[in-house]
Amino acid sequence: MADSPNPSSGDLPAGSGGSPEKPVLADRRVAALAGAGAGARYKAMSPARLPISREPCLTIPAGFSPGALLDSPVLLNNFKVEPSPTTGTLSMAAIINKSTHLDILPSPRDRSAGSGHEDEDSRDFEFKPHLSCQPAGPAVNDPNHHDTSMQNHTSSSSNLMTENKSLYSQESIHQTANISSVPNQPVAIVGPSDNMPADVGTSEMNQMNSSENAAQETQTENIAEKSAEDGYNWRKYGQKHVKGSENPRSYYKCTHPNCEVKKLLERSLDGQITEVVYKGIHNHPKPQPNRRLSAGAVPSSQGEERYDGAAPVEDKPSNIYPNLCNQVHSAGMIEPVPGPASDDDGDGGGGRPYPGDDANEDDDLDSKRRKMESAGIDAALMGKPNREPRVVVQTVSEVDILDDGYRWRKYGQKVVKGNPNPRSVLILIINFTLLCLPLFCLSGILREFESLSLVTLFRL
DNA sequence: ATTCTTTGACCTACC
DNA sequence: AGGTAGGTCAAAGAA
Ligand SMILES: [Zn+2]
Repeated sequence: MADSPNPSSGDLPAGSGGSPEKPVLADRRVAALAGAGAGARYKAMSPARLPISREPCLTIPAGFSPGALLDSPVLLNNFKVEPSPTTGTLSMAAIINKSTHLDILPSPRDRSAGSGHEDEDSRDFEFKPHLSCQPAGPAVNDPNHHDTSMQNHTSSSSNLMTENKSLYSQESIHQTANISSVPNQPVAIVGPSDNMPADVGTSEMNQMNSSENAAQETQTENIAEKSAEDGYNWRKYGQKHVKGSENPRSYYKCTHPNCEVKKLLERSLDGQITEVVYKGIHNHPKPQPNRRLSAGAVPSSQGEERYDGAAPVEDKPSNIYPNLCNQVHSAGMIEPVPGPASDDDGDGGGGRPYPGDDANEDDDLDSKRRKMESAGIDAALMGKPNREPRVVVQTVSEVDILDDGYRWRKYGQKVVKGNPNPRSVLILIINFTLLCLPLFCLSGILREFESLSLVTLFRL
């Protein structure tokens, strides 16, 4: 309303600006219709197969490179967190929840997702902690720090991320965006934004936190450029002025044949990347360096991209992102769709290599985003003069990964002796559908989830 | 010729 | 219902 000063593209009534540049445009409308309307199509199909919220987004603040996350062995995904104590432990969890309610739907994925409310949206999540890029820093996350005791909560949600409580516990449920940290820092995401199966090591995340800006400082503008280069090839398919921001947003799509991953890039007038949002997960490995053509970045640089000093992490399947330096925001989840990701290779390493592929992924990103904005997140972030670039990666949530057709809710967390993982954090998840059952029954249905190792145990 | 970018119009969701 | 915003399409142009 009334604002949008200059739409870089799009919607303005043709009459006004009078830029007859492209007179032709006969009705695309027609074409679109004929084609089944592309635009809408994307969203239209996604919804819902799973009751679970799809759209997890991780927002990684500038400086943070997605690549690290991508490669990391651990699962970080789900950010949809509900305000639960357990999760709450994780400070982050709280952050976002604009929509924190997990819908409790008893529904095995088979079921059509007909129930309307399921879509709700995503619980967006944001980490505000400043993540540092250093790979091996003193992990802040001490198992001990976290509450390891079992906590019961009725409304806790399940997010692995939760462990990162180390992040800022202060963050309250409201996502007050805080981009603290380094001003003007160009995005550091150099890494592959390959949103892999979503696993991000919590440990890494924590580390990042701890080290904080250390790495950030070293980053230079080049980084910004690199952030755009994440190892994948992208095709720009649109650009638009976004309301709360001066910066135009560019839309990119992964050029890989069956890959539906999209990337939104916002750059400030001076060329710095202010925000990067990845939607979806690549269902293919990163293209060879020499073949890559980066998208947000300058075409000329083809193939040169090196993922920044971030260390040699890159192509390892185990690492999800090269480094995390700034903030990370996560938002709902994407679809689990195990499907046949039929795609080529797919070797990603462990279990679910490259999800996605079905194009279901994003559907409600919009709404989510809007909500976020309305919530003031973006506004806050953007409003700041020195806003750090953020990177958002929508990944598959843990739920998705563990998707067994049921929805699970975390209701407790504790340290287990003997647990191979240093962190020893167990997340117990119980199927919603079982809630109605007598306790004695429930006890048998616990699902234990070791967040670090992604090991899941079913006690049936 | 091929590939990528630009950009106004279109579409859908949301308010 | 109408308006707005965000996302997408696809013709046209550029490289
Ligand atoms: Zn891809």
